[in-house]
Amino acid sequence: MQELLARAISRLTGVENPTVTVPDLAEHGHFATPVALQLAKERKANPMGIAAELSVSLVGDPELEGIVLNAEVAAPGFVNIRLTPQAHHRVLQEIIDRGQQVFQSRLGEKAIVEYSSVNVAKPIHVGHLRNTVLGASIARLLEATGTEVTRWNYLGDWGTQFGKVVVAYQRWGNEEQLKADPLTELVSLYVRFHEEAKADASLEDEARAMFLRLEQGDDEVRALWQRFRDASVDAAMPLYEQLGARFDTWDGEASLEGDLQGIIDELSAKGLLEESEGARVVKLEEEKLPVALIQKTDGASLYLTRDLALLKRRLTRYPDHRILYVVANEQALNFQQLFAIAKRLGWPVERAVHVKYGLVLSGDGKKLSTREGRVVTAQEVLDEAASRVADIVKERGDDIPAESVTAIATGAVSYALLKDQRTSDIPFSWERLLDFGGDSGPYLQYTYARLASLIEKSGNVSAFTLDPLDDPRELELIRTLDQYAPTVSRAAADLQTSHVALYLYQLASKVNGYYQAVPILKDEHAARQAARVALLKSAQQTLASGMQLLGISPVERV
RNA sequence: GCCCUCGUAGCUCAAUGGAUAGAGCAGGAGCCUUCUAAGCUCCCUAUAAAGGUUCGAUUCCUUUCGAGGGUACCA
Repeated sequence: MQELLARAISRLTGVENPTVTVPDLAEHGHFATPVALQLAKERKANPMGIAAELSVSLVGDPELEGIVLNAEVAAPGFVNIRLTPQAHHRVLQEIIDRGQQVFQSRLGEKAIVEYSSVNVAKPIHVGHLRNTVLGASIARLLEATGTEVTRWNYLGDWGTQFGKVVVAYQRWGNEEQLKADPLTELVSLYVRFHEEAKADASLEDEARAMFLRLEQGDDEVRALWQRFRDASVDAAMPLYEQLGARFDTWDGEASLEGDLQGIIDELSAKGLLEESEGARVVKLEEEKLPVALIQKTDGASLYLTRDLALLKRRLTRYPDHRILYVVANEQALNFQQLFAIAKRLGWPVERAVHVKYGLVLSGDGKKLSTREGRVVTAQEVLDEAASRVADIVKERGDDIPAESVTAIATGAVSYALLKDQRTSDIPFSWERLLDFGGDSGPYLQYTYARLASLIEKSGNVSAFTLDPLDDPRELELIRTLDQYAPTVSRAAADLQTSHVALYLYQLASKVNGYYQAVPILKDEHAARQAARVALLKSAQQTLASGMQLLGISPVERV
């Protein structure tokens, strides 16, 4: 409807993409446009006059016959538009017939979405949980709007950290433990390394030397690397399954080993590489960025070196893809440097974008640290959520399948991580993640299940007409359903899951308000009852569709 | 110092440059012999500061203050 009005206003005023808003106040109509205010200046005319003109032509427009009920002018120059019930019925009928049609605005586009990117031999903590949930959802949003997506888990399976784990393993490793519970053992080795390194600084040098051995192809170290990597990936799989995250590629940092010399050579050939303090760097003074370290004094590579190689590989092998890096805000500088160097090398780097998001901080507002040994793991969060959901179900004396408990719990955590604007830091709190009331995942599940139950009880109504729908709440609900497609499009364009979350909450809230106030199955008019059920069926499907975009599996009963 | 985020109600967050800044939690008052009370209805409280651009600024620009992160051999 909004789109239709925008086109008409554009045709009538000559403004290209006229602003059409959904006003907060009911007395401001169903839709409003401030175009008259915008036009007043360039036409040097009174905005009220322009608004009056527009309102007359909207009401009299033959193409809007039967659609626009009225168009009122409001100071200082708004035009407030109300649509007829028939226009609403038409929109709902369309949604019923064809389902929610999200604009394929990005049809034919392709994108790589790099997300999750867990580190081998490190715990998957709540920060990774945010990344994974966010990346998976962004990938779905893009697909929903027509983009072909390649999901890429860029494993952190290389670097000095690996040297640390190997050193720790050789000194204090427990073979039994490693076999029984590989990840836990690897993580405790990593933590122990940092504890011991506080007293003995030479351990850090030893770790760097160990990584260099790995990079130079030492067989023994290589075998350990493979073993640790496999164990870490295996350990992550159940989590990915639970979150509905999947990947087309698992190529990690190690896979770039063979490309690194080429990058060094290319930088050299372009005269960008300089010696500094025994290391090799690229100076980025023009870009006003700090010096970028490309190769360490001992010749080993760095994260940035490998990122350059990765970018080059992607630009070459995926010549028509956008490249989205779903990576935390703390790495902003790294990406600025990466893109700056790539630009200097003449690579088509405008296809790449750092989709940054805020950190999950510890309860006291500081960064979570694996090194300090105390982080909350992703699985702990999900397990705790499941146990809390199970408690609530039990308290109510209910009994629902275990899969439903898991779905509600996982959905609660996902929603909590996706409803905020992604750039904000979020302090970790159980309260936030295990929020089961109000603006939450379980609220959506509850609403969905309520509708499912109601629709099931209504039996199958085959023939119906939407004409009886005339309650303002019903018409408002229809307009909300109509907003689904543009909301998803906007979310995909902005790479913001929060738009979808906010929409779903509002939809659910309106559904619940309607449900409470208006009898459905108890409606004495059979025809109106059928129309109401049809409306709610549509709401249920829309809810389900949006929930799935956020990685929440709707359950029929809560 | 410089760079990246951010600063809105007691707390956690919303608001494609639009009208009277919305929610949730917490607090207070109601609603289950009626379609799922994880629900519904009502009440209470806010844009860090100062300039600028604009018909209109929470949003854009500048400065100040405050928080978190980053700032060459971690990722």
